[in-house]
Amino acid sequence: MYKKTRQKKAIMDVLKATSSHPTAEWVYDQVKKEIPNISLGTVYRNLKMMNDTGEIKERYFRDGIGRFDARIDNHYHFICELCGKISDINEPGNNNLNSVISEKTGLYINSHSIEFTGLCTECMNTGEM
Amino acid sequence: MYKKTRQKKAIMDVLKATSSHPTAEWVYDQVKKEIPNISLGTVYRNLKMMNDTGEIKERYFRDGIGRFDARIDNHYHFICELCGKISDINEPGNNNLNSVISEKTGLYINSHSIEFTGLCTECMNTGEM
DNA sequence: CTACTTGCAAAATATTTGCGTTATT
DNA sequence: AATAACGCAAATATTTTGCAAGTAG
Repeated sequence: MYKKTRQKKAIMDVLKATSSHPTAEWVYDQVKKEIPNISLGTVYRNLKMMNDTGEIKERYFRDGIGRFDARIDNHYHFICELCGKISDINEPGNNNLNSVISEKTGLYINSHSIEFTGLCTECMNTGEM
Repeated sequence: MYKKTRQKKAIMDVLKATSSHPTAEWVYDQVKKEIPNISLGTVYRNLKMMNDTGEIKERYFRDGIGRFDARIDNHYHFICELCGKISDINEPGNNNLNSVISEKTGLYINSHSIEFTGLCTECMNTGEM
């Protein structure tokens, strides 16, 4: 049986309060504001544990650093190629795609994820072109 | 100006001969068969360089390890959740998706990539369920 | 009390880099 | 001959883990 701890709760709270897909290091910095003596190892340990239980989801984007997401429902992502910001796309996924590709390839497919790339609104307005 | 070397050619040849999306370590092991004293640093340096020039493409999948692909055209991927094998999906991409999501979100989108997850043919036939 | 979790520090992985030497142009 | 690239080893960066002490159930 696994136990509820102040550390785990604080980590979950930080994660739930953001949609920025943060790294373990970032979560660590935030949680330190509430529990100054928490260790980075504890943050990693809890994030991994929560990922294993399915409470959160670890994802890797183009920099290869583990990023953690409190949103565990299937959803698509957008990555700005200028500033690197990762955002959620709040549009329903196309489940039909699984069967279409499954039929064409013969593979058994049960999910898919999509990463869109381009320029976010801020970078589009800032950078003149 | 940058130079052609035996090492770079050997690395490219290894990469072109596979569609397994190998890690730097795997490429290193293969290239060693031809150039036994090549160093891992050289392999990393060349892979990074070739990625920067666009000759190859580095991608990250669910394990967060850099994987290299000689196929640089846009294509979708499939990952078997049992054996972890990564394969290319040889079906044309849906470019329409970019405009659809762009319109709905207001983001400037110029590409997307899709990762399908499920069971590959081998794992489906092997594992009884 | 029991045993899961913590903090700390060391270890393990993956990748990058400085430097003196080698090889391509 | 000039200089990009190499091999080697050390340095970084990210993540995992062993262990003694702390804390939740």
